[in-house]
Amino acid sequence: MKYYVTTAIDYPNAAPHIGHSYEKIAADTIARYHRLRGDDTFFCMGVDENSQHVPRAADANRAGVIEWVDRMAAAFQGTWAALDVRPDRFIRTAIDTDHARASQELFRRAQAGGDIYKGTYTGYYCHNCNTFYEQGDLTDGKACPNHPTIAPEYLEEENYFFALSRYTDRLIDLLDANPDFIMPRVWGAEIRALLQRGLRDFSVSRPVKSARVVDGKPWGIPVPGDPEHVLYVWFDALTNYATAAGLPDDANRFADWWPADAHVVGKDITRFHCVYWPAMLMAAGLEVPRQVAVHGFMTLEGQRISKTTGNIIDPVELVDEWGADAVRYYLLRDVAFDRDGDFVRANLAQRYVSDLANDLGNLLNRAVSMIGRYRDGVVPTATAPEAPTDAELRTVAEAAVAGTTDCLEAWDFDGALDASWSLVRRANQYVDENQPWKLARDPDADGRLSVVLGTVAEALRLLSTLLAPVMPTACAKMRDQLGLPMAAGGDWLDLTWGRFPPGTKVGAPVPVFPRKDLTDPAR
RNA sequence: GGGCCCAUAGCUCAGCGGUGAGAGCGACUCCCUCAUAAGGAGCAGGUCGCAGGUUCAAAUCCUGCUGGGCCUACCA
Repeated sequence: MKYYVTTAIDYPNAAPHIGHSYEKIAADTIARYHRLRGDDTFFCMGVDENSQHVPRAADANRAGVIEWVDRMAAAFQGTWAALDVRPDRFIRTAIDTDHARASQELFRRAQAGGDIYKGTYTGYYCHNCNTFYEQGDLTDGKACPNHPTIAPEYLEEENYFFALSRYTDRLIDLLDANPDFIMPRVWGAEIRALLQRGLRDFSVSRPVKSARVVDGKPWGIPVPGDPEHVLYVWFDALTNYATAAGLPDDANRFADWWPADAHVVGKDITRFHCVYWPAMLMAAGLEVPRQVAVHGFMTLEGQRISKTTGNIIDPVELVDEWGADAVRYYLLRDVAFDRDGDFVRANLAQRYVSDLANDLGNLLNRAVSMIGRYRDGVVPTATAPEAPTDAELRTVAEAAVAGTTDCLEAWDFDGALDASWSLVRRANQYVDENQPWKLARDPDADGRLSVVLGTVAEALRLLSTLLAPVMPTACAKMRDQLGLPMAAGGDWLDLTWGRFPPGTKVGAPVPVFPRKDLTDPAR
């Protein structure tokens, strides 16, 4: 099986903040999950550089346009790397020449199919906002919504249009035939309502004369066969998903990887991914993506994240303080995918201490310590019959595997982690119930001690795979201490109880999530 | 204006017609000592937003109200 997943590409107007991070972490987690399942997995991210806003951002920062996009691309990629988000391809829409070819190819195909035509775009342009508005957007029909004293200029532009209106029925059919096309389903209802109101064509180019000139060329991707126009957002941005799959240069690769299995996007761009993009692909005679996964937005300490109010957090700073695994865990555990969530630093600290250090980290630590102390570091293989308490832990483990899997398939990350944690908690209870430290003092309990320690180790083995999509580095450390190789492709399909390799030797017990002294004045 | 979602223990949420309303976290009490001053057990008596209605029976269905959020198309 192949699995191709993408995130939205971000505007490189400013460095990324935690608001951008949730989506990337979620997509990366899904990509890692599919790799563990043994799927041939491809994960694409990128930046959306072609917008005319980007040269303006460069100006505002007194940078050359190319210098600016280079710097921003490095900042984005650096942030994702710090969060252990590892795309296979990072598209830069203004720099990558294969992307320009893909965008033009998609346009040509749609044009050849008769769905591109020249028309006149009319709108009201506010020179202060550098933005077009429609009449209905204007205050009292004449003033700019952001500048009440300014009347935007009425403009007409000759643009290319895409005949979206022809696709209404086919899009409704698409939703009917694929109830999971839009996840979660509440968004499917929104889109359906939109479709039933009927669709309007949209413009897909802008005149070259209004484009910023960079290095002697207009900023943007030229419209094929018409140097007077550059492509406008839809064909120069959404197309990145097809570029990464090989369009148009590598037909074999494209045949293998297209369509995308999932586009992960924020709720603000649902419409573009669930309506515009599938219609564009239909027009070009290409398959539509299998699924669009829509996540909510994040607030920061109860407030909207906004550059202007300054309440932004640099994810790299968080990673420096807590580690990528903890940040990933916190976001996916505390922010439900399908709703808006609130990032609260105190809650991150709480999750770190309670869930990661005390529950999971300490479980590993006490298990590895006891195996080292009582069994010379060799993980015992159970030979004695299974006692009721052993069977109960096994049952919980099997339920945790099933629950974690089901939830990940449904983009329910907090549910997945909750399911895994049911095993963490049960394993800690199991240790207390069986008191291996007492068994170790009882010469007659030697066999029983082996069973208990082997059972705990087995629970940890499963956890080190179950949690690996969310916390790759921590799980690698867990497995190292357990004497196991790093989780590898296909391991997810092998999450069967009782397969701890015989004779495995554990490593030294080192806290994976070191406790932090939160009252340390040095902090 | 039209459409949609949410409001359950201090906090985050599950339950979505039927035994006495649940989980995790926090607080408190107790137990243990293998472990990262970690772990386990007990304990919370919450008008299930408000007001009506349907039903043998409602947090769970219907109506209205209040509060919060979202969609209603070319900034992405």
